Amino acid sequence: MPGHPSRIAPPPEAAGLRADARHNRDRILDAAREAFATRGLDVPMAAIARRAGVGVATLYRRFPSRESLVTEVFADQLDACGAAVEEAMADPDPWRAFRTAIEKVCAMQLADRGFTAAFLTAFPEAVDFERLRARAELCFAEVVRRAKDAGQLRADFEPADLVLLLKAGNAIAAEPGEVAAAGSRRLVAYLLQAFRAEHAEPLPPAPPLGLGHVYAPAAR
Amino acid sequence: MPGHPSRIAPPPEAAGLRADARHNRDRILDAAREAFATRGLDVPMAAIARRAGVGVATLYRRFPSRESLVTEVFADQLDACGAAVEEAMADPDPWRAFRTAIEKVCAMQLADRGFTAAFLTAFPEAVDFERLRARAELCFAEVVRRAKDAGQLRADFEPADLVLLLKAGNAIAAEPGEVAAAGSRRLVAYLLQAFRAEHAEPLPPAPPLGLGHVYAPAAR
DNA sequence: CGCTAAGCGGAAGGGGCCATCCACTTACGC
DNA sequence: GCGTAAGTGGATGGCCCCTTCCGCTTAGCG
Repeated sequence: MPGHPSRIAPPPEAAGLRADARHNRDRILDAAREAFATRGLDVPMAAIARRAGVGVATLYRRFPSRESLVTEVFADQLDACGAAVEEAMADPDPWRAFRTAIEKVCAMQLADRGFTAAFLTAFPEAVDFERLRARAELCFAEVVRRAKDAGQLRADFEPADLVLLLKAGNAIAAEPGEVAAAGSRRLVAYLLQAFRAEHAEPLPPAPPLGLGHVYAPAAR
Repeated sequence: MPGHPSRIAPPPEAAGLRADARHNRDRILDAAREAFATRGLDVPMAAIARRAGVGVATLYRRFPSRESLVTEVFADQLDACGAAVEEAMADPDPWRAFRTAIEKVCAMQLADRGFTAAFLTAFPEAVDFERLRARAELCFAEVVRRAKDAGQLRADFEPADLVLLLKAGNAIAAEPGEVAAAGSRRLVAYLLQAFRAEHAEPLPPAPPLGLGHVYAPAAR
């Protein structure tokens, strides 16, 4: 598992742009980031453009589809997410590594309403996305293996359960105000207890979900 | 706790209608029920009308607002939900009563995509709704009390946790196909284990949510 | 400094849904 | 039967969003 090479060059597609265009591109990205975080993934494109102080056309020229915008916006965050999981892996205590990995990711989803949606949504053409997600998935699988080997994580835990947790957490995180934070933390606390090996009682089978296989209805 | 008096007369507002009008009203209700179940609470009104084989105007005349339609459609289901909880209460084993109450409600939400949304959404003017929900809430509180007294449900369980579970479960139930069923069951199984008294480790505080206080952004 | 291609923004076309209005039809009391 | 009020459906206008097009502006090279 390498350090954090993840994102090679910042934005390879912003290279040949004229100076003013590149500037606008950045403003759009900032505006989109903020809009997605507070209002979710389906804010009107026009709202993003207005917030960025550009015309709609500029937005569309730079990012022909909403997905391409989402992809670019969340590349960083996805990267940070992977980094968080890798960082958690450094913890010598396998259970604590597992726990903090989950808690960090959930904290991120709490801070940014669009994040999990983006994370969980399959963007067929977003190659980079896939790669980053695959990396996060690999790291997480490693954390899981260690926690299981140490006898602290129940043996019947499956990666799909993480997706379950993320999707559930996302729903709670979408709640207004206070509820989101308190609810998310509490849900995670409950589930972490349920994941502990000591308490393991038989479970129904896991759904056919993988971080990689996830298909969530793509943000229209 | 009374038997099941709940809904007194079937539809008091369908009384003075002409025969054909009443017939159409029923068709609308059927169509809406099916539409809400499969496509969620925000299907176009026109789709419901078409499915019912009536014009939009008829739909709007009978149910001036979307909410009034939702209210009428889910009154039965909400009633069935209350009945399920009451039935679960009859179980002499407090924990099994608690467990089956939750499982039944979750099964209902799995079967009908609009159900939980309706259940969790505050319809300010839907008095009857409130009354039914209050009844369910009372029964559930009783089940919780018994399970806690028996030392099987953790003492720090709060009613808000049920809402949490419902909202989380709802998100999973909205998944396409196979995932919904398997995921919902598994999530519920995990949470039920976390709710058991034996495993209780400290929890973060519960969010300010009550079945009664719930405010979910009303179906626009 | 001037030319040109790159970049720009607003307007406009298109689609979906909501909610209302109105000219026609029909149940049903007498 | 028949008159009438209740009932009906489709057409309509309003709103919001997406996406494209087009005439104007401007960066930046030579």
